[in-house]
Amino acid sequence: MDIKQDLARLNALGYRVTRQRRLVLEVIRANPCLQNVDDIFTQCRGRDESISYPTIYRTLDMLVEAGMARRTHFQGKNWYEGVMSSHHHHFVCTECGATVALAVCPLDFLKEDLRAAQFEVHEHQFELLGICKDCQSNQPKGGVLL
Amino acid sequence: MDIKQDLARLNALGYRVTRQRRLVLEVIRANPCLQNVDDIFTQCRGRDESISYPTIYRTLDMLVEAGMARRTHFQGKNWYEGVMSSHHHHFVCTECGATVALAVCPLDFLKEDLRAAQFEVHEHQFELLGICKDCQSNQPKGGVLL
DNA sequence: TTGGGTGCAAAACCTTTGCACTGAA
DNA sequence: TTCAGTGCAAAGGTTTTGCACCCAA
Repeated sequence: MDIKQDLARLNALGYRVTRQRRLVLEVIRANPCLQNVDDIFTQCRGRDESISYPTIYRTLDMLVEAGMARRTHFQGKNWYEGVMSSHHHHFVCTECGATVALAVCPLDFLKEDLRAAQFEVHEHQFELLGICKDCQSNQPKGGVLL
Repeated sequence: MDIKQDLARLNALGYRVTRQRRLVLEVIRANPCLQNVDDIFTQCRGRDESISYPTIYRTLDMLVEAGMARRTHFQGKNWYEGVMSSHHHHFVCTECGATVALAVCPLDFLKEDLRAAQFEVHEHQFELLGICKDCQSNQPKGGVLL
């Protein structure tokens, strides 16, 4: 669960451990929420003036490949989160951007049906979009839930 | 459930009924599967040489607004389907593009939790991506399931 | 040393917008 | 007649690619 462990695992998988890769990994692990590429880029840029968008994209692809990040797609953008906990999905507030992890994965309810139908599921995405409790009361908050 | 009924309803909602709108409606209703904008455009273009992408996009937006189409987003694209049956989600084969409707919506399993957490859900997306039975046996098929 | 990784610039892709013209009501 | 709707062209936003240079192993 430590960053150093992940870096060692990257190395073991044949990836080189670079300053940029460590940085992206740190950024997505520092936040329990889904973050889009812009957010990740901005945070990385704040700590490394020279890091570029292509590197962010390539690094995130690699982290997904290596099983250290998860990707989902909504609102026309890719969103990423570090793999720090067990698999889960999110409720995303379209007002303040807060994300809250959901307790269950719908796939759990469908496993039998899929096996029966002989589907081979490689990916699934499930996101809920709406307004969180705080934004409903028209008191926009700055912080992040969860 | 008839196209003419939908056109009349569009009219009643204050939308003008144009050749292009009828065409888009016919195309998404002619296919029970999710279709991306490219597919819809190509089919429309085959029957109306002058129809344009902006019109397709604007019409699909309008149909979603009017409750006659549903939109979902995956693989970096918008996907649409006509509203001909009750709400449902899909399994999409990444090999042949076939889509199969799923019997249940995960939201049904979460209603209580969401109410308890006071989430106000406006949208949700749930798609399964993988390989369908036919493609698993390495015999690519041209047709469309469901 | 060396080839995998990076930054830059540009392209690719999907979607939206501005504007003058058209046609449904 | 009139203004919502259309087509065209162009722009916008996100993601990918090509290539020369750099640096982790």
